[in-house]
Amino acid sequence: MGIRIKDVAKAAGVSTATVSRVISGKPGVGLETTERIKNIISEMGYRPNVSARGLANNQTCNIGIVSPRQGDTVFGNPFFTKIFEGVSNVLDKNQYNMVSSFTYQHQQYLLENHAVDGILLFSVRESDTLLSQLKESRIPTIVVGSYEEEDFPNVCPDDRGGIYSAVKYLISQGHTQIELVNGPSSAFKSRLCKEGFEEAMVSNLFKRNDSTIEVSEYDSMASYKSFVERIKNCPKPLPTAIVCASDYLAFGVMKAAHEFGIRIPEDLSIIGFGDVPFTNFTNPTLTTMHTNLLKIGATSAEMLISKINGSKIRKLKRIFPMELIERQSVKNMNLVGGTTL
Amino acid sequence: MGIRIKDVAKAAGVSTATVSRVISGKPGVGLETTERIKNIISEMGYRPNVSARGLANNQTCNIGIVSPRQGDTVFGNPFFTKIFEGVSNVLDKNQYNMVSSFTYQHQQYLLENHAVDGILLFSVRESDTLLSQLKESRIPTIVVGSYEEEDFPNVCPDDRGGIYSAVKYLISQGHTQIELVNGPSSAFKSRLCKEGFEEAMVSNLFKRNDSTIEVSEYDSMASYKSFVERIKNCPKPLPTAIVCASDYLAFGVMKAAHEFGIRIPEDLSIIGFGDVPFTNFTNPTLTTMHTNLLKIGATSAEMLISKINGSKIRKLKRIFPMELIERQSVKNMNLVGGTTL
DNA sequence: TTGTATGCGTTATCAT
DNA sequence: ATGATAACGCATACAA
Repeated sequence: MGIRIKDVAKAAGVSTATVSRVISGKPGVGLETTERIKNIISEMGYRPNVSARGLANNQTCNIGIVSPRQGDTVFGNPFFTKIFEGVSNVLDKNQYNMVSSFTYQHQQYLLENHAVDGILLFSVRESDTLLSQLKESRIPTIVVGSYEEEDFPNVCPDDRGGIYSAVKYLISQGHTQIELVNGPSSAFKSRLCKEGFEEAMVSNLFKRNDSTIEVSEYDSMASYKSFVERIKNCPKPLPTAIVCASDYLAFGVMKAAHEFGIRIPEDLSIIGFGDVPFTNFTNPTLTTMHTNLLKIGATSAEMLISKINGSKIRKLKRIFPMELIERQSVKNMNLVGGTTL
Repeated sequence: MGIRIKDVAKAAGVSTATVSRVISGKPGVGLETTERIKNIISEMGYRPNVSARGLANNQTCNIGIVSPRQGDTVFGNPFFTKIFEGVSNVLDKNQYNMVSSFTYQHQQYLLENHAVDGILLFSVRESDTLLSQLKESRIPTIVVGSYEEEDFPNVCPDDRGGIYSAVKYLISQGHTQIELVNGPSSAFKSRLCKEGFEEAMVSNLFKRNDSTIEVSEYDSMASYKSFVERIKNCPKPLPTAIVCASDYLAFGVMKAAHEFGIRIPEDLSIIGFGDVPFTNFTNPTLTTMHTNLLKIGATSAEMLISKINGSKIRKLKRIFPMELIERQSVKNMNLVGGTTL
């Protein structure tokens, strides 16, 4: 094959041990020797063999990016992929590979073969068997995205606070009839969103009603179908505003509204969640809640690397705030009739 | 650590060589012995060590999914992620990891360290230095997506034919003023799209004009800006229909049109390219060209595995057809005034 | 059909 | 500060 550490050692007139020390930046090598070896390494174009190093160190240099949800829900979703970008930035610096794993089959492979030094776990739900398997295994793991248990370190956007802010904003715009379009309650995220919604409603002394639509998945088409039912079958009149637990849910609602001639925002205001790029390209553009996904990704990766290196993690939970991005899908009810109240 | 091959051998009363043969499915082991060893393996929960195996075999079990384009353009794009899903399906079966690589830094690492057994190369352009580096290296590589060279096997959608069909369709709907909104000419895909466009136009004996807008990237916002300029500055009147080289470009055009009060499809017909999920959620929904991305992904992965295993690849180029998905963004000009021509 | 022995490239322990 | 050498876990050439 290529050049081995032995070749470098011979060329430098030293032992492989010394070369190894230089490569790993371990102490105990003279300054001059170090310099000489470094030069020879770059001259010869020597590169360490990942497998051999892994065998000796019992490590793989692979980080698993795993989600028990099927591909599309996660992989094609800018919300996640933006996080991945942040992850990639710090993993690259630390010479780790990002190994994507989105199928049950591959996840079992990962677990059984210790093919990975650590795992970033996305969009996990209580019922996922992977969760308990991971707990049994000793693989360092960080959960990314809303999570309610204490067993793994967790970094996530402030879903509860985000929805709370969204509702507050709608109220400030004069809305009193507000409904939540939420994801499945099996998801931690949905539960936090619901909490945020109810807190905001209660704190404003509105008559508390169960005005939540639970969509079976965080998927635009599922949301569309649910909202069509809402329009057609429900005896209750439509509210003046809808908060959605994700932009994707909002897209479905907008499509349904459009088909029934319900104008946005004139007849119905909508606010999304996540600030996915498409929110700029709907008609009207979608007002939504934004958070720093790049930073969430970077932080997750940093925490994982710390954990792999055996450092104690000081903050087991890192929550990133969400902020409002005003666009066109919310009407200010205070301005009705041209008068400002 | 865990259980090694030696432990299995001891428990089975055989040598490690025999166990190894069983694991790798190599011939030369008695049927009964094979059975016994297999049982012991699953009883003890033995799993081979990936690094050790890699060291002995000079392989990594990693496949690189690499794109020289920045994260968002590829990773957050359902067009690619759907392909990845297809890739993942066959890689999983063959016990390979999918290693994502979207930064220059990491790609250099991959090349230098042979951290990967093969590469699936996405959205590459002639000018990418990675291309020449890959040619020098002996890493098996398949290019996925339109490509015009012969140096690597290639699997791609039929961009040229797809655009051709799109234009044909517009013509069948009575359009004669048609323009192409294309990606940057530095991309192979853009060149093929342009060819398909011109072939279709010429073959219909329209007066040939250079009615192509070249957008700097396959990005909705860039497309939006370009089309706003087109509307504002260009002396030429708008055509009756626009073909876009990607759905994303189409979204930008739609946004621009909407802002200027240009109705789709009444005033302007638009056809996209790729059939990304969001095409169902624009208003109006986007007529577009579809192809089997799952299959493109699976085929790419299969070809790569063949190449890694040293098999000769019979067809160096696999082109997948595209088909029309009719939705709401194209007007039938033959039906103007309620009369069918 | 099965076993023995050696190599794969690196790191780490223990000398010196 | 540096070197010799034994792991690390598996595959395989060769021997039996």
